[in-house]
Amino acid sequence: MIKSEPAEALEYTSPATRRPQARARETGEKILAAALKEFAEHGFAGASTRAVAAAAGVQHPLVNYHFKSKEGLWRAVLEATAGQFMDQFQSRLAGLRGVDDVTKLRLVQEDFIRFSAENPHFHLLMSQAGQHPSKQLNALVNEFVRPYFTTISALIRAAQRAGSYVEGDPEHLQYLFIGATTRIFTLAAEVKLITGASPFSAAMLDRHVAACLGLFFRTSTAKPTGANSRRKT
Amino acid sequence: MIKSEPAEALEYTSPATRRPQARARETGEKILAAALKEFAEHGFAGASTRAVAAAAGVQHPLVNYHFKSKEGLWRAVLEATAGQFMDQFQSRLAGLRGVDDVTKLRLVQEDFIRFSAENPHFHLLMSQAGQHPSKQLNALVNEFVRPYFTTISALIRAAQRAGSYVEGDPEHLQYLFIGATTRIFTLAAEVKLITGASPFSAAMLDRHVAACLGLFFRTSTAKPTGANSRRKT
DNA sequence: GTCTATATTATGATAGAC
DNA sequence: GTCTATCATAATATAGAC
Repeated sequence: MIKSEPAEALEYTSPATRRPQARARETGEKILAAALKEFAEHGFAGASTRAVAAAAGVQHPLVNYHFKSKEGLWRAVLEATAGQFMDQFQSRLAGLRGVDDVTKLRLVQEDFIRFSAENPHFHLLMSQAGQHPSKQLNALVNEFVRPYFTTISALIRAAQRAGSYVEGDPEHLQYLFIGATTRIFTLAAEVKLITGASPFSAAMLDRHVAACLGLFFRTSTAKPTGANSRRKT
Repeated sequence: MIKSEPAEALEYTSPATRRPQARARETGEKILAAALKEFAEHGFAGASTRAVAAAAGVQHPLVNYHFKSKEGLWRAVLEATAGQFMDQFQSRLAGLRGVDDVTKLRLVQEDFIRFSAENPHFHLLMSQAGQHPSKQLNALVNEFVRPYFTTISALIRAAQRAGSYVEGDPEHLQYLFIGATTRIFTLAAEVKLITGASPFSAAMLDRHVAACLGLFFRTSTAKPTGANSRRKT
């Protein structure tokens, strides 16, 4: 994250104008990272731009200078978070080119769970955004959620034809999946009290992945429709 | 809700002191109902006591008079919401005395889903409370969550012995169940955009109940351990 | 781009009349 | 118990020097 010695120093094209730009980009990123944390922990209303600035180690007017307003900061955080998820999703998909759909779906769903565990902010932010209608929600849905859902729905349909996935409307099933997989992370404090263990521990996470995938993937009842009902294990 | 003509008028024991008490209780309830809505929609920090008072149709100092502080109001809302759920749960359980455990579990879980649909505030509040450690969370867990989880866990274990329920740790499975069943309600705005249909419509709700129960209940693979592997259908 | 200083508003909470 | 009036604080946002 810290890039204090940029290569521009060698180039010698007016470091007086070049270096500050890098510094500015850096403070923008520091603010964004701090905002991600603050928004996820305290919600949009509960987070103050002053607290964000303090956490980022900068003066508070800088957040409005870089992001126009608190709302602008919120939008930037949402875009960055959703974008980060979509980036890893797309590159993962690209890497799985040629793999059969059932396996692809299984791996992508597992990635989703592990991403959720590593980025607990992710679903807290998405939850806040998805509760009530808003302009930002429309943008978020059109830019990220709908493309993601479309891709996964196609995979689910393929897996259903192969008899390897629970029956039902794919989009509906995705909400069941998302809910089932993320609840222990968004209720982390309660989970800790009830079960005594952190939902983020490695052991718990492996069990969680197995349990979630086990709920939705069925070991091929070999439906009469599909041609290749390949089964794992 | 509106009880403007109480029977005390006949009794004639100083209506000057009796009637005001009823009115006070009524405003307390109006404030509580408004607070439930405001807290669920905007979160603890996002809801203002002034907005609560305005929604309740009373002056703002009255909320602090009746609930001591904003925190006190929050606690009262949590207690009322969790208490309402537990009341219907306990009375339902009492009504099912003598019914076999698998059926009992199935009915109680269905009730949970329908309660969640009818009280969308419920999980939004619980989500907020369960995110971070706090004194209120401890109280909530000890008073409501733990008793509920203990009862359900026992039923799940019985259903598992009968081969009618997915394998796994009962408490862990409950979080999967809660997440799977409630996500479409807490993400109502996003669901509406993605699927085009409200998750609260009667048709959607019935499909949802069937899908959720179908995920967790298995049609008795007749495990060798248990004695009576009774199967439904 | 970054700082100090400040305008403006909203909020939680209370005092005091009725 | 309910109202009006007000205090104290914290927050968003901006102006202006450097």
